[in-house]
Amino acid sequence: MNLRFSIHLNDKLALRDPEATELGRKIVRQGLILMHQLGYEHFTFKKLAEAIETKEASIYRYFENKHRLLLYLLTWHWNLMEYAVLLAINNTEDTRLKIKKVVGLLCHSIPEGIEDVGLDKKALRDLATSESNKVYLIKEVDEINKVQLFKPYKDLCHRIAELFSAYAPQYPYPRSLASTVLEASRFQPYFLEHLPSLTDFTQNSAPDGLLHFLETLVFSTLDATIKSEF
Amino acid sequence: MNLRFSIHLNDKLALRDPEATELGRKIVRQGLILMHQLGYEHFTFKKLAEAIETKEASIYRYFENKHRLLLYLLTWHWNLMEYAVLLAINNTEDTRLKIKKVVGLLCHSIPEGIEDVGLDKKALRDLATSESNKVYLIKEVDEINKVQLFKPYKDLCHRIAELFSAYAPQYPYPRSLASTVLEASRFQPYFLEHLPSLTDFTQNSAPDGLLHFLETLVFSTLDATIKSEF
DNA sequence: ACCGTGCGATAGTATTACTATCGAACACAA
DNA sequence: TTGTGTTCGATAGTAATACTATCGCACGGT
Repeated sequence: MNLRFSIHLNDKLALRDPEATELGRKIVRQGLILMHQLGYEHFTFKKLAEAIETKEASIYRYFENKHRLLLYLLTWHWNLMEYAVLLAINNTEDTRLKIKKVVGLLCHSIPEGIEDVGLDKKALRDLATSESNKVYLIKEVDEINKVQLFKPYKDLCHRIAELFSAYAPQYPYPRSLASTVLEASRFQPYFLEHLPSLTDFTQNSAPDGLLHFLETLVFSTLDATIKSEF
Repeated sequence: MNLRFSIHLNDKLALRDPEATELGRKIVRQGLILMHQLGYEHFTFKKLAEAIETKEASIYRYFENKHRLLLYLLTWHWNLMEYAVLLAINNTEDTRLKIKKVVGLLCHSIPEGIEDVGLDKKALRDLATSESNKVYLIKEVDEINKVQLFKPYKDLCHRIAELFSAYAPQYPYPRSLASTVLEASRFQPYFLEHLPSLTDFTQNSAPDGLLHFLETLVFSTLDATIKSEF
């Protein structure tokens, strides 16, 4: 990933580049807000069109359907996260500290000043929390994967897995641990808000509780591997 | 949970008891097969009606909508899992062994002869793998939770969390660990099949690889707590 | 003055997700 | 046997969703 990651979006994401026009930018920015407000299921292009005072058909010129818009928004989120991860670990020597910083990024909101893409970062994170599974838990997953549309998510996962491998080279499941931690960092806050008995946190203790939970999980697992020599 | 758990389904799940009539049983049994085949999004009551040679309106007499049918099916799955968990730990003394057995249950398919409910257990598990998030990752989550419809899932999670607490009383996040392991036991096989680079398994190594991954995760975390006295 | 692009405007279609009503068939009870 | 209730088939209809297609104007650049 390079510094201007914004220009390397997969061209299958959108029918035309939404960042190139005023309407395109409105679709993406307001689409994020509205999809988060209504939830993916209740979100429609018609409602978005009314919100930004345009027509449904105009939105379809940019995105094939709402699933692609969601994927577009999540791609931004994953790219931003990977960028934040790279920034955090580039000026750090100690691998253990790198991992700590990355887990911190997963638990807290994206630090300000990372790169202003004009998207509401909190909304982006919230959207990822509640809707991101819906981009791949569908029958079309293999087709979409074939044209590389999940690459940003995988890249993020691989970056984290690399750190785990660097810290504990003998550990045999770095990628599974990375994807598990990534998923847990979204699920646990969602559970806390809606199904709190599935967690041990309280509204006050989170996100520090979550941070501690994930750090303990990761380091216990990796350290055990180091000690036992597997 | 008692032995005849089948009779204690929440009455808000269905408009009338589908086990009481021939049509109701067909809706549930064929609904499971068809929803798994088509995926939740492409599944409709109209298609199910054609498959079982009845009318759409007749299905609506049993379930408000397809979301409730999914919830009904998953409730069976969770109840079955909890029952299997209870069976597995009741004739075991050692807490560590209990946990091992339960993790085994999460990774492998439900043992035969547990109780024939007439539902295809493999299909039920596959449905849970790919669709179960969709029952709670929606705007209506709080309403549904209010009428206790997620209780079976929570109960299962709590059973597992209790074991963790029994094994490592000082560990502060037994429920979060349980929900994380529960989710991971579904996500990892799904990733293996569709987005394999998010895992470290191969089609051959799974599900033993998954079992080892989760066991290591759980015991490393709990054992670390015991040693460090937190 | 010409040309392409973006977009508004309108229209139309198939499918989805329901809701309502009616009447035949049957089951059981008086 | 007659009444009563329940199930289910059959039909109809509605509002919303998820698109697709076409036309023509306004604009910015060449």
